[in-house]
Amino acid sequence: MKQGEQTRTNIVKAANKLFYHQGFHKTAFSDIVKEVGLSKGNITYHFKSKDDILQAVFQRRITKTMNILAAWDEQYPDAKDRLNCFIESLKEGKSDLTKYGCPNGTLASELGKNNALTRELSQGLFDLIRHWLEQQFINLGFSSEQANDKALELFSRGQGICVLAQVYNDETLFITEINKLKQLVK
Amino acid sequence: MKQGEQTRTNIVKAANKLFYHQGFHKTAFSDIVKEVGLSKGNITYHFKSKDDILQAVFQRRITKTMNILAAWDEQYPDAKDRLNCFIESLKEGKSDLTKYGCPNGTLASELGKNNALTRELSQGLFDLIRHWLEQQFINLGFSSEQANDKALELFSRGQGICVLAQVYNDETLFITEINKLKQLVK
DNA sequence: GTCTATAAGAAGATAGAC
DNA sequence: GTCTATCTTCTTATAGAC
Repeated sequence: MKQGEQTRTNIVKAANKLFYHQGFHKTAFSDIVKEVGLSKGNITYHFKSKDDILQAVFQRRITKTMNILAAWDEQYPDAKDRLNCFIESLKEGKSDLTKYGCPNGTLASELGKNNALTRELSQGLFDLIRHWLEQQFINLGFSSEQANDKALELFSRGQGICVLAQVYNDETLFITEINKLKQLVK
Repeated sequence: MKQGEQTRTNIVKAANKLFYHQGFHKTAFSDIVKEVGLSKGNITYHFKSKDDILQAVFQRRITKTMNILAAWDEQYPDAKDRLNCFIESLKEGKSDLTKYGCPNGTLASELGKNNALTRELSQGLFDLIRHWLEQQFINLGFSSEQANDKALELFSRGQGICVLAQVYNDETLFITEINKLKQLVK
């Protein structure tokens, strides 16, 4: 990776972390500067505005998500295994999901309130997971409509659990509720 | 109501609306000034800081929630009717819940990330509903443990549906998923 | 209680040297 | 590509008149 490219990546990684841990509006440009350890001018060279950084953060999350889902597709031939893998991955992330909520869900909640553009960015990210889940249920023999329904339920319940677990800062609650989701895969 | 008391209430109402529609950090003091239609100095007379207003907003939401739950308790002798009333109230709020998400859930997501104080404020608010739901399931004959479990599931699924419906700005999705919650009450 | 005016700092964005 | 320095606007908080 070229130097400029590496710097760009470092900025996006730092911003991604801060947007997750603090939220978008609470994160100042100067916070990103501090986190990434470069000058403000340098960051401005790579991204002309905070909104530009946000766009790049979304793009990064989309790419990362696509890679994870593709890896699962490759690793597990069986749709049931894939869905269980999805659920297990939530359990593995319990610490951060309980501390900060879901990275995508909390960002969507904050930004989607009155901004059509950022809402669409969130939709793109959510669609990746939503339609991947749907596809797995189709593979399990469900109709398109049923699969859509199941995917929505699994997805939304995961989101709700993250909200509750974050409010109560309670990993036990998180695990208990996530375990219930396995029944949807049976 | 005395004049000062009325002004205080108006400020809290305006802030409550803005925190819901825009989020806390995106809402500036000047936004509240504009919304309430009074001078900045007047608002500062009643609340010395934005955090003070936030505290009052939480207090208002707690009081309002307690009043609603108490009214349902009085209106419906049967626990099943109360729970269905809870679910119906979500459906009636579909427009705002889809546009802006759950008022309490989105505020908790935004503020609970790294602030123990505001997390506790959210917990107090969530506890009201959580324990009210729990009590209804106890009234239906469930054990304390089962009732807690059912209440958590109903509550968290409601939260998750709000997140998804907001992201997709989709009232149909919202209603479809909320209707599923009725099965938990049967 | 309500107002105007202003201070002090932080925010995001820009200019130009190296 | 990276830096320092600056600018403008916004944000919060305060002071003091009425």
